[in-house]
Order: sequence, then C-alpha cells, then structure tokens
Amino acid sequence: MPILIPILQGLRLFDSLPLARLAELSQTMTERKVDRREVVVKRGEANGGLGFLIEGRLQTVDFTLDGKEVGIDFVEVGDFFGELSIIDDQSAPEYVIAVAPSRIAMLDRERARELMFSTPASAEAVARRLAMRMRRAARQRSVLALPSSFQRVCAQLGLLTEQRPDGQAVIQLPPTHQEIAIMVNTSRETVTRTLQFLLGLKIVIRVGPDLVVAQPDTLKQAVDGVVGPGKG
Amino acid sequence: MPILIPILQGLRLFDSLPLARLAELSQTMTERKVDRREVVVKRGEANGGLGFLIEGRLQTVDFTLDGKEVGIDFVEVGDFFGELSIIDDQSAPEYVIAVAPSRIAMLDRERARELMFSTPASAEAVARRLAMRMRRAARQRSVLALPSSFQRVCAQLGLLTEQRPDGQAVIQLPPTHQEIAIMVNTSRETVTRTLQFLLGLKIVIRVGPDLVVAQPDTLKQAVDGVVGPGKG
DNA sequence: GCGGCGATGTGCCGTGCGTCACATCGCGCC
DNA sequence: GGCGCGATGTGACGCACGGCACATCGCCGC
Repeated sequence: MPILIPILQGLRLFDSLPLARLAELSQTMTERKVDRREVVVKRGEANGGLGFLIEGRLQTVDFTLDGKEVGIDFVEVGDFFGELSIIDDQSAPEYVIAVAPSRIAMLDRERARELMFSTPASAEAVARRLAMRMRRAARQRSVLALPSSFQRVCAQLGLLTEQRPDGQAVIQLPPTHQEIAIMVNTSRETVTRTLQFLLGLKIVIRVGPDLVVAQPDTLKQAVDGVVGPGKG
Repeated sequence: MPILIPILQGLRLFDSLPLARLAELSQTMTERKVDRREVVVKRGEANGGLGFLIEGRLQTVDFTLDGKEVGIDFVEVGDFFGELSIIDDQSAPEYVIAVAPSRIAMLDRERARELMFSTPASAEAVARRLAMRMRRAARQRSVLALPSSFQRVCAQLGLLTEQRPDGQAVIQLPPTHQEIAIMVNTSRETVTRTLQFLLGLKIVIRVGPDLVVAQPDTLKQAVDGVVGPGKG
C-alpha cells in the first residue's frame, strides 16, 4: 500500500527531496498501524528497514543486564527511527514500542541507505539527527547520574516539560509513574511519593490530565538537592 | 605547524582520501600536546574544530545538574572528537579531558565540515562513528540502570575488559577507583569494597598494573545479582 | 633517606529508598 | 449498573550504601 505524498512531505528527512523522487518512494513504502504497547522494532533484529512516525508516539526502551526495563527516549511525529542498524549493519540496539496508538511507514533497507547517503544534504540531515539523539542521551545521562531518587524524578520532570506559547511550563499527557520510574532508575512508589511532595508544595499542579510546573525555580532547586523531603 | 602525512593516514576518517588532499590538509592542521588532566574541549564552547587523537587517551566527561562529575566515554588513538558541535552548530555538550599525556591534531571548523560531508564515503564514515558512539552510550546506560552499586561496578568492569589474543580477558591500565565510581554513579569506597570482594574470590586477579578477569562467567553472575556480598 | 600527595583499604553510623502489602481510584466494557 | 484491571496512594520494615574518619601504601622529587 503506497503512502500519500503529503504525508511524506511532513517527514523531515524528505525535506530536500524533489517531488518526482517522493512519488517514487511513496510506491515502495508501506504503512502500518500499531496499538499501545505493541513492539515496532525488536532489539537484536537485523535487516530492519527505516521507520517513520506519521502519527502517535513511540518510545525506545532497553533492558538492563539483569532484565529490568529502561526507558531511553521518545520518537515524535515526523521523526525516523531504526537508522542505527542501517548505518552500521549491526542489529538493532534497543526496542521501539508504541506508547500511544500510532501509524508508521517503513522503507526497506537498501532504499533507505541510498536515501540517507546519496546526497550531501540528506547525509547531513541524518548526521544532525544522530547528533540530536546524542545530546538527548547526554541529558538523560546527567539525570541518571544524580545521587538521590528524589532528585532524578524532579530532573526527569524537568526534561519532560514543554514551554507553552503563553509561557506556562507544562507536561502534557504525563507518562505513568511506572514509566517515569523506569526512565530514572527508581521504584514506582518513589515516583508517587515525589509527586505527592511536589503537589503538596504546589510546585507542580494537576490541570485535568496535564501537569503544570507552577514553580520552575523551586523544581530546579529540588534537582540540586536544596529543596526536598526533610529539608523544609 | 603541519602534521606529518603518515600520521594522518593512521586516522580512520582519512581512509578514503587521496594523497593530494591529505597533503593539503596536513598544511592547515596543528598539533598539540596535552598533559594528563588537561582540558581539551570545554563544555559550552562553540566554534571548536574537529580533533583527532594521535597518541594517548582522552575521556569525555560531564557534570550532573548538581555539579558532580560523570564519566561518559573514552576516545582512543585514531578516533576523532568534537564532531557534534560541527554537525549541528551548537555548543559542545561535554568536556573532553586527557586521562594520559596525549598528542592531538586540530582541524578548523569549516574545513572539517567540508571534509565530513563533501563525499558520500566520508559522510558515511561520520555517521558510522556517531552510530558507534550511540551504541556505546546505550551500553553505558544499561549499566547505569542496574539497581545496586555492586552490580554497576561489576558491569562497568565488564565493559572495560578487552579480549587479548591469547584469550585472556584483561583490563589494561584500569582507571582509578574514583574514576570508576564517577562512571557508575557510586562512591569511591563502594568501588574499593567491590574490588576487594572480587579479588578475594579470585574472580579478578591483579597482574602487575593490570587486572585479569579470571572468571568471566562469575563476573556476569555478579552483574545479574546472583553472586554478591551476603549471597555466598 | 625524607616529605608530600594521590590512590587504596576499612570500620562505623545514619538513612534513603527498595520492597511488600494493601487500600483506593478511575475508566472502559459488557 | 457491576465487574475487572491498571494506575495511584500510603504505611511499615530492613538493609545497602553514601559519607566521614582515619590508616596505609606506593610513587616521585630532592
């Protein structure tokens, strides 16, 4: 099933591509719908293609050496994923699962490789995307390295925050406590307790399904360990 | 001061380059010697060039949000570094410091950018290198996500191990306890105690300045939490 | 030799937080 | 409505480990 060209135009990697080429590619790509929790890419899989997220939200996850799940990063609409194993011909380093019902498009390995490296512009786009992932990974690591669970949860909340146009710092559709716990290497209960603490001091506030960070500065102090349970 | 061409030929990024181009580049590059502990790239620096490690060993480090140091990865001879800020024109995401006296060569930003993206082959080499870094980062993260300090230290030792041709698993010139502690987010004392435990059971053995992993399987069990202090 | 410094080893104490256990809530489905 | 299931909240317990303090060791310069 070919993919509609307007959809392809929404994908960043195709930005610099002439329409004719797009039309050509659209014939070879296939669309797939996935449910929440469904696995899109298995770790260890080789020969996977390049994936594009058209709608929904994906998460990359891994497992620790002792089998516990670790959340790594998110894939947002317009992003591609699965590029690593195409670049270095090794197996996929992590799982990609859907955290919301999603639509994805797949491009086979050979064509993807050609697309990525045939022109300097696209090669640069790929490199830029990898660079962005590296920076996100670095940020995530500096969270993971914080000494106390309480601080890590606060820091992760900081990372999840988006600035709304009206200046409000909001966490839209926050992950479940369990998901946050997995990302910052702590227990679900500790996340609950930390959130209770932050809600109690009105540092963050519940607004419908979203969380609003009412006191971003205080949250930063909590990350630094200045503010916390048993510290006033 | 130009760099000798044979030295440049030892650098992976230049593999596919014609000799004439190499000669040209050698004129514009400068060499620098750095001492142990010296800072090569500062985080936040923009406009840095592309660095190449000719001799010695570098480490990328960062600081947590609350100021503690975090070890991230190593740069080995023949690798390049500082590529992120050239790719995406943002400031350097982390520090690069020398962990051994080193010699490095610098190529200025514009020429580096041209070198990286002018040909598909070099663009691919850059992408491959970024991919390798991503995979290393992923491994490091799966260590950081282990629940207990003891397990993390053991896992880190696993990562530091190299297979020697004679089949022995060796950690050559092991980092100091403090450096290991920084990498796995624990305290120096815990690293000491863990090593004492492993040495006591002869799971690892000291051989001169190096560490030999005598029982790789047992070390793996320690990572899984099967073997450990208070578990026989 | 000696002095200085960084790396290592070890005891002890206090506590943060992982874990278990259970209550409650909210939502979708029949 | 009522049932079931996943998400959330909360108390209690115990121990791993971070932090401090101090001893020791090895190396380098002189």
